[in-house]
Amino acid sequence: MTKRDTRQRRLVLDAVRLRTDHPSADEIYLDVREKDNKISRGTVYRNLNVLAEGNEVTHVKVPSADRYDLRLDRHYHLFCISCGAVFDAPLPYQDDYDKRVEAETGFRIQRHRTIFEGFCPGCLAKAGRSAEVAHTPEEAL
Amino acid sequence: MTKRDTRQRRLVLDAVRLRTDHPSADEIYLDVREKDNKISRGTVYRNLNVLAEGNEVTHVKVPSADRYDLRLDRHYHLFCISCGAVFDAPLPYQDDYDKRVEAETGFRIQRHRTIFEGFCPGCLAKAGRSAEVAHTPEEAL
DNA sequence: ATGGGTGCAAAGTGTTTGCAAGTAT
DNA sequence: ATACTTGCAAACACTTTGCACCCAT
Repeated sequence: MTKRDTRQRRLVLDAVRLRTDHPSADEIYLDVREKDNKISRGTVYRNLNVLAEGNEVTHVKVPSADRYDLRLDRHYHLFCISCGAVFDAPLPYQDDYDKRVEAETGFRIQRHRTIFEGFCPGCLAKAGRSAEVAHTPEEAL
Repeated sequence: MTKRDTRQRRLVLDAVRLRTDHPSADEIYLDVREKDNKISRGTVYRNLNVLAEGNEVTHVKVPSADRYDLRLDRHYHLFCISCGAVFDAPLPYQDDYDKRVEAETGFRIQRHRTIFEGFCPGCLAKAGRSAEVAHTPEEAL
């Protein structure tokens, strides 16, 4: 039950580390595929799970498809509900939240995840350009 | 494009309002099915989406299957990573977070979602009972 | 009457898994 | 030698959708 150092696992880890844009499993698959056109989706998905469990990459849970993050410290994320882009949020992780909730609920808390939802600057610009009449980006998009 | 008041939509809304345990779409489907054994899954899923957009129910996004909440005010959730149960968290929604992130990132933030992950009291009890040797509920479960 | 809503079944999407063969330790 | 890993394809779980008919407005 020891974890092995396989060429495929190494390729997946390197691929995650080469990107700062929170890629999905499938995007990682496509990246790795450039270096090894034999590696299978299953292997990439399996390795991403293994690496996330081993805390070598971070699993970011957002709608539609999960993402992977090279950052290992706990932090929050921003999710663009228009284009799906994910960014790191500039707020510190609130450790005390976990303690407070644990004390008040009887849960044994491991962590919390916070996702900010909204429109990224790029999508706001597009919306502004294509619809002067619209009052919200939602209307324009 | 006006929303209609159909028997099916009413049944779905009522079903959500009768539960405080954050049921999944399929659980709502099963509940509604007791009152109307003809209603289809598609209709329930469609109506849950319509009701969530219209802010008549709240969509809670957790791993595996999304849940629905009768509460309409913004609040955080606890998710048991062992049994999948969802509870409301006893912490106030931080409005200022949205403003701060908006100011610092250029995003237009609509809201944020926070999910606490851990083991619920019930699962902790089970784990404690079935494994005195284990040091963490993870080991025991 | 008319355009949203429904039931049904099929199609999606993203991810996991069973199996036989391969390989790190 | 042992047991973790891989590639492949099939299976999965959850959700959405196309279509013809229906019904609230």
